[in-house]
Amino acid sequence: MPPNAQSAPFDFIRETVAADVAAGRYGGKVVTRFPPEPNGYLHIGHAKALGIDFGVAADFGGRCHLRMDDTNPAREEAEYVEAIKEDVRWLGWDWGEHLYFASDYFGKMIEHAERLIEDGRAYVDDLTADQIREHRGTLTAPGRESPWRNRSVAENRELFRRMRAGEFPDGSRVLRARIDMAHPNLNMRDPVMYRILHMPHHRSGDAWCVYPSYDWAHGLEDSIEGVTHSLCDLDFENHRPLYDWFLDQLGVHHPRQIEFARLNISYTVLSKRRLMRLIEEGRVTGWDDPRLPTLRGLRRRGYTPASIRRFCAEIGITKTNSLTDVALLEHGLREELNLTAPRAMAVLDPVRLVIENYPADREEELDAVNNPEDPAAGTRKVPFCRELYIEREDFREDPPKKFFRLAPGREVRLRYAYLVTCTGVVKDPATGAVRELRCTYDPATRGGDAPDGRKVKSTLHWVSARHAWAAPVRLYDRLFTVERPDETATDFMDALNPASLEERVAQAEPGLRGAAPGARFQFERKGYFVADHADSAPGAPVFNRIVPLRDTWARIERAGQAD
RNA sequence: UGCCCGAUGGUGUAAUGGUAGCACAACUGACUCUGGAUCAGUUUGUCUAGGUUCGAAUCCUGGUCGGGCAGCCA
Repeated sequence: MPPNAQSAPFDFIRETVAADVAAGRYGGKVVTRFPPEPNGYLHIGHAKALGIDFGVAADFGGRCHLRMDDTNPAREEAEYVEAIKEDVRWLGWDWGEHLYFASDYFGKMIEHAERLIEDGRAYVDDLTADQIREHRGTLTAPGRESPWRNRSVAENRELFRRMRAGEFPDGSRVLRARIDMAHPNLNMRDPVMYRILHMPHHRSGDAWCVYPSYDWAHGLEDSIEGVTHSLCDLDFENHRPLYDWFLDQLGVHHPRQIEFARLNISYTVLSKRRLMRLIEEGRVTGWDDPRLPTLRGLRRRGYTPASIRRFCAEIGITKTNSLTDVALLEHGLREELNLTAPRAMAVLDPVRLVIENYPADREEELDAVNNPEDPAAGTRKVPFCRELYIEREDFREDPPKKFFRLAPGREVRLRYAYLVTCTGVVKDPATGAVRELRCTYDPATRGGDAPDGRKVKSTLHWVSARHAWAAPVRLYDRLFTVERPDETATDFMDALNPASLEERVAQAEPGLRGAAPGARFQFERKGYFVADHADSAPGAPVFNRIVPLRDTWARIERAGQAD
């Protein structure tokens, strides 16, 4: 059952599937598949497809297969197979027993191809790749038939046998379907079914030297597995007539192909080619760089599987090319983490604050709430002493109008601690930079409340200088500075955000030292962070900023309303 | 000058001949020991011209605009 069956309307795919089920087509069964080519890592665009493939199957009580579409040994590697399985599992999808490989069907595909040859619907062509292209015609002009198009069945049968036997070099001949060289859809102009490739395959080894092309293979893969609904992206819309033609010729089980628009997200790129370039040119550290929209990147960044699945459900399914605002992804993540992430205090850009009337040798522990959204999360103790760190940006010597934070003579609250009043600023005589802030505290305000009921306009986070530890943090920002890097006039690499990664050493509260890899926190007033699972060591976590908190002050300042 | 597909606020979508709704974003205000969260509210939309109809985002026709297609990639 759809989780939101009452409120949410069916998308056009579910409507079609529902109609097929109601009509008893395919015996009322629903079988889908997710068919990645194992030649790269999955990204959030695949997460959308995964959500559709597995989601539709689940909604109709059917099943979804995970199928490696490994028909091209030149591009694929076993390494990716495991990575893909891991990423799909991480997202929370379960293919059960149904893990398949297109390469396992090579034998059956050959048998089907031989039938087409016998029926006069396929022929061996001796033309070169260039000649085939030339014969194909253009978008507006019909193609020309190959001189080899009318070979006898016997000759085709024999030539194809010899192709498979390895008697011909790569590229010397292909097997083509015999359809219509004048067809208005170029995909129907005698498409290539098999090419010769003397190359070992990651699974079938040296068993084959001819490999099937996508159009020939894909429908058969679906058919063999009993898939009922073959869901794919818009790129394959023009291929559907061919998908249907092959299956009709063979008279085998014939799934229905339905296309939907692929995902695009602002401020990033999702094409395998472009992701590859970012990695190869060293602009990011690898497939799991936290700035990348790869599933591995998002995982390392700290995104939760639930937030990604939620996002994929929220964006809907249509045939319209669109660009989804990355803010929607971030919003879902914040919504989840606000409820679940324990709070902690860490100062990202520390400046020393000395409380002049607090005894130098005194220390105390104050109670801090772990998660105001979740009482069950309890409280913790945070140490306090005469010398603290606060954020440099939380002090202004000459505060603009709407700046509520610390300034000379102004009183603010230190979260869960005391009200303090700024009494002085110590500056570097040479540069004028603020070196240290001097304050006094009101002992009667322990815990943060004033007995006389007086209010302060601001509450700051802080850490005890004596107890804090130096925590490496990475502040990630969007990888590109423009919404559509793909459409950069010159090269998308020119739109890279030079500040997509800022590494800092924060001063963090002691408890954070024990953060387990993968543990997520809200650093109060700053954002959500995760202990990096690759670079953290026991007792020495490294934090990645997942997403900053909504920052109203920054917006006011940016709008120039501060003065 | 071929074939296929698409067009609803800034963005993503819903409405399946009957009040154009939701989410994000933006903006107001309230509240707040996170300028977070929460709460209340505001702004912004059916590409166009005809037609059918009591009634059209929806159906029909023409146009406009946008996307895709000429791998022995998938």
